[in-house]
Amino acid sequence: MRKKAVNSLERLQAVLEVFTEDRLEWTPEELMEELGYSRPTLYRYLKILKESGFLTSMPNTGFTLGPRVVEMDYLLRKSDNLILSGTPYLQKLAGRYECTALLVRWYGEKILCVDSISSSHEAISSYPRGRPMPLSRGAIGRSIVAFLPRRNLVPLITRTLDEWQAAGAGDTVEAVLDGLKSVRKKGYAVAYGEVTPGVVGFAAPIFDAGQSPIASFSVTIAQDHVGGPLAEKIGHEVLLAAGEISAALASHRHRISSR
Amino acid sequence: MRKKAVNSLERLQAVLEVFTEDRLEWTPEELMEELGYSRPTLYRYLKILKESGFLTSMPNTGFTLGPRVVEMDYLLRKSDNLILSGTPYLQKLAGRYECTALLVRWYGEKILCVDSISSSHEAISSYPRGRPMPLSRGAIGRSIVAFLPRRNLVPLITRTLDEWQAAGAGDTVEAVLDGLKSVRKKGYAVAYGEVTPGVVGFAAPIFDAGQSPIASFSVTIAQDHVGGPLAEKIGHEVLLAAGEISAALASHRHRISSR
DNA sequence: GCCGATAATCTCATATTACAAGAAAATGTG
DNA sequence: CACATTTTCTTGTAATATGAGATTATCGGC
Repeated sequence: MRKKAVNSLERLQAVLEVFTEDRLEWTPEELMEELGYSRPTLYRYLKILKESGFLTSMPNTGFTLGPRVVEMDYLLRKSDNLILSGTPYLQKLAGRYECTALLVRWYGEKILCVDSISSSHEAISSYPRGRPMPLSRGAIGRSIVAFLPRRNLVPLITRTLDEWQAAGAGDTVEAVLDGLKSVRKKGYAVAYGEVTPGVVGFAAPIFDAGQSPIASFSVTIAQDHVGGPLAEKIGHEVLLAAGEISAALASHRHRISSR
Repeated sequence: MRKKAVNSLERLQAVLEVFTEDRLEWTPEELMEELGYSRPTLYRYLKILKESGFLTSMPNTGFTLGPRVVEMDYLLRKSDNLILSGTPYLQKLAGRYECTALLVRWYGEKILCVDSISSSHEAISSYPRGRPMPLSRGAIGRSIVAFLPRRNLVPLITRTLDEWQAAGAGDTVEAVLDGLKSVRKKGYAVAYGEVTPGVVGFAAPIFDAGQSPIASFSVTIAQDHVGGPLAEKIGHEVLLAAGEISAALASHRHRISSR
């Protein structure tokens, strides 16, 4: 049984939060056990969530996430300025190289791909849209973390040190911070075969109006496609694209605040 | 200001429900006005929704839907048996004809595309994934409605009669019901240029274990591609696919109930 | 089509917690 | 650095969410 939620909004979220990749389907009985709600309470929640489409169930079946999620995802794709501003650059890079280009958001202590375009054949990405990944894995996370202000960065690394150690980014907080210096210097991060063997990742940070990193623009490409000076060229293009997306986000901000 | 929600779960939904295609971005001030909550209450809600990722905001920007939506959509695609069972048939039909094949769920009084595959070039569908459509538009809605038991069907048509009238499906409830007879007879619905001019839609119902229609399998194809007997052939294939998907759903039910 | 079993909902008294108003803090701006 | 705006924190009060048990609906078997 999990941490008790203190208000009903958190209780609602608690219900939705048990639907994870490890457990996509739940029966009422199982939910009662897991969440610790009484029978009438749980059914009240399920009824509301089902009526609003967040959950569905079929006869003799457990509950799963429902169509409201699909609808909200459609609305998000139409409203998220990161996606709206970034998609043209995904197309551009995917058109120029045989690669997968991604837009990845910083989200809690994780990162999350919110859009990607692939021009590669064997493009069964290990990082599909919507699947959270740890910050410490690969170029994408580093490209964001490296540009956090020190007062946020140090606590974050300290909190998640074991993760960074496991990823081979250094054994102490200082060592991890040291490894991020070169990223800050170049403006983008590179990773050779860190997430997927034989695949190189390039990633540059996208900033919000207040200059804090909120996302990353990334290109992943087969290692044998990027011999010699091409690596630097791609890195530079990724950096440029990320910069232009940041600028686009800032300009949207002005459209809003001046209305 | 909208109808007052009676409990806090409904109030949560009320906040999310104002994010529609017509209005994808809201400021706190606007939300207070629209929802009628006091300032502290609204901010409490926004804080919770933001922390959990349902909403995002950037400095000097209104709120929009957030990354949690993307994550949940990923989980849904992995858990929805309709999608899991139906996707192979989408691929099959899209491979055989130059068309768009869709899986559409019945959802409230609307229908909602939850998956589609297109093999057509000019495939800028007017019916993308996640965008709700009225039940009365086109073959898809009819293919579902036609197979509802009469005790559910009549109230539904009565409730939404104006919609059916606007769609030209008949002026009275009886006339609409009459129009659905042929669908029931053939097992699938056909629409010539109803949603998009020059495009024919074929749609057959998908049933849950209790034999009530819950979704539709559909193929849309350019009108000049389906001369002569081909129309009937496609209709039959759509019907067949829908039947097999229904069977797949039923078999999943048994896997669950016997564990 | 009826019956037994399981699943979902209802009633009601109690206590928790959500609420608004005003004040305080934090944040961003010139 | 000080001002203006936005966001969060207090507090007493009123509302409503909760659980136990009873009741009703639904499903599967015969």
